[in-house]
Amino acid sequence: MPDRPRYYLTTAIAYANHKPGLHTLYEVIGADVIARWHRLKGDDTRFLTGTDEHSVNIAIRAAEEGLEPRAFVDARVGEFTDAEGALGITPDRFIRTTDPDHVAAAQEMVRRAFANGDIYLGTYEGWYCPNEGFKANSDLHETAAGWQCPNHPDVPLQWLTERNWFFRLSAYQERLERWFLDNPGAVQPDFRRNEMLGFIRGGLEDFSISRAGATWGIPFPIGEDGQTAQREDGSWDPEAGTIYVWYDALINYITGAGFLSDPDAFGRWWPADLHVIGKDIARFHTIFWPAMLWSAGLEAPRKVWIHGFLLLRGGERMSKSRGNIFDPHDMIEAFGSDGTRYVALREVPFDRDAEVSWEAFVRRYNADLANDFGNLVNRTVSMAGRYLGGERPAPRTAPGASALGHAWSETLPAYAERLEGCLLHEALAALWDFVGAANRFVDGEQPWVLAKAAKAGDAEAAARLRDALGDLVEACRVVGLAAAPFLPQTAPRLLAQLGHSFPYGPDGNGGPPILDELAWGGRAAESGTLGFPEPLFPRLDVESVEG
RNA sequence: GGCGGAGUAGCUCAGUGGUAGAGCAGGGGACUCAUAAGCCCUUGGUCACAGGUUCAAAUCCUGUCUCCGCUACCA
Repeated sequence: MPDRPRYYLTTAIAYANHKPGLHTLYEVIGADVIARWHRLKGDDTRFLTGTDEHSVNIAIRAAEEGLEPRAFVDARVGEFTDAEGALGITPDRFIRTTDPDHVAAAQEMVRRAFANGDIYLGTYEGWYCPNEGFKANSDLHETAAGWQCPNHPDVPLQWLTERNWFFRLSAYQERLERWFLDNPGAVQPDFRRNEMLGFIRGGLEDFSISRAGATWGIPFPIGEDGQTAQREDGSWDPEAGTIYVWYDALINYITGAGFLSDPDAFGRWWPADLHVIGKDIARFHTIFWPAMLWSAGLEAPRKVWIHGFLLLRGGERMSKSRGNIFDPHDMIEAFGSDGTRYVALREVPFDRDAEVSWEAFVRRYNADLANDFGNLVNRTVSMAGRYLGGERPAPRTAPGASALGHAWSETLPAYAERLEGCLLHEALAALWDFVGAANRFVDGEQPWVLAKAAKAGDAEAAARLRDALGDLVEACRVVGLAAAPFLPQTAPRLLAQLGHSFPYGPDGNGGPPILDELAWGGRAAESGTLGFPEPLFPRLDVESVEG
């Protein structure tokens, strides 16, 4: 079997403390589109999503609900996988930081850093909220009475010191800066890259990677004496503490590639081609993570893409704690799974923040999906069926013969380039420019006029009618197929209406290279029977749709 | 405070020296294949403000105002 290009991409793992909102799933939808695109291209693709389940905060939340941490996160994980399923997300593995192979991987990474001399015992100092643990100054309020925890203003903060293991991040400052300079595409978009570069140049401090008191976490594998913290019965010495969540969470990306558990797989999948993450965790992924990998003798990821946030009107940040989230289930009910995927990725540029609103989503759905694209397919299938019978008309494929074919030859490369460059909103814009061209083509050709003339015996009109409708059917085919990563449920239904098959599996695997399929006239030689024109995206009445 | 970015039509944005643009929203029209969709036309802007350079500035320079991002251990 010839080697296919491989493509390994991940999302950030979701913090399993609340049920997921659209602002969390947004990133997963975008990454799923990229994963599907690579599968459709024929790349050997591995896509990882999952949940981050350790930390003191999780244990506190669980206690608030009267649950053991494990039972608490199990429930959260179920909500997350349900939401992913409802949105057509297709991870090749849904990883949990409580998975046994991940626990082993994180502990091995600590051992490797220790063996490399990058971990040492030190003292961590900071404000400590008895209810939440150590807090950064930026998370606290300074009042006349001193510093306060915003969540527990009545509980006095304590200045505590804790004996912790530290990771020697400072040792990697020069190598990190060189990595940024030598690989300008590794951290993107550019303005995020510049921010991270500035942070590096400002000087890097070592950071603590263990938590002494915490019990809900991965046991720290090394004791203060430098020996293993594992006891003869296999249990871990609680005195060694647990691994700080970031030295746990990031490692999921290599666990999911087979680190430790499957060295052959790991050799094939690592380094990852793409980590898709939010701007709030850019530093961990572009600075801490490469250094952690290098310390263990592994390669840094090839690319980290940093997206923005969904904001409410006025720029207010959406967050679980404020409760001002879009519930994905409400959106799926209104727009369907594909409609939700589309409006989220079209309304929010994948490289920056955007304000979103229910009204804007409805407008976008109606304008792009119902009116422009859905109606194009509907009028095309309807006319072709009525004027030409059930046989699918063939497009004009001779060079220069079809204006739409020519337009497509410019649309496709632009679409692919933007998609592979993570500019998903611009990829859709390119595709929809072509949809507009197809709608204008209909009005220019006026097939209904040609049909009357043909019926009256005008052979020239009959030929022109057949050609125009052939081009239009082909335009619908290539757009529907190209949009399949965004609209995975719609694509097969659309192609069926056109009398074409959709030669890919539910996750996009197993078919011919999509770039071959997307050539204008790529299936022109095949005959087919048109299906019934059924609206793909029913228009929504703005008044009747509740947010 | 430091570094970086932004301020252009009601909204979202493109436009880095040569007569202000797109999409959406609003208004009008012709058509009728279609999901009252599509198509055509159109209203709408002292390009944040003030200076400066230039034959010419949204664009280059200086200053001011406003907003935003980053400025390390919640994740």
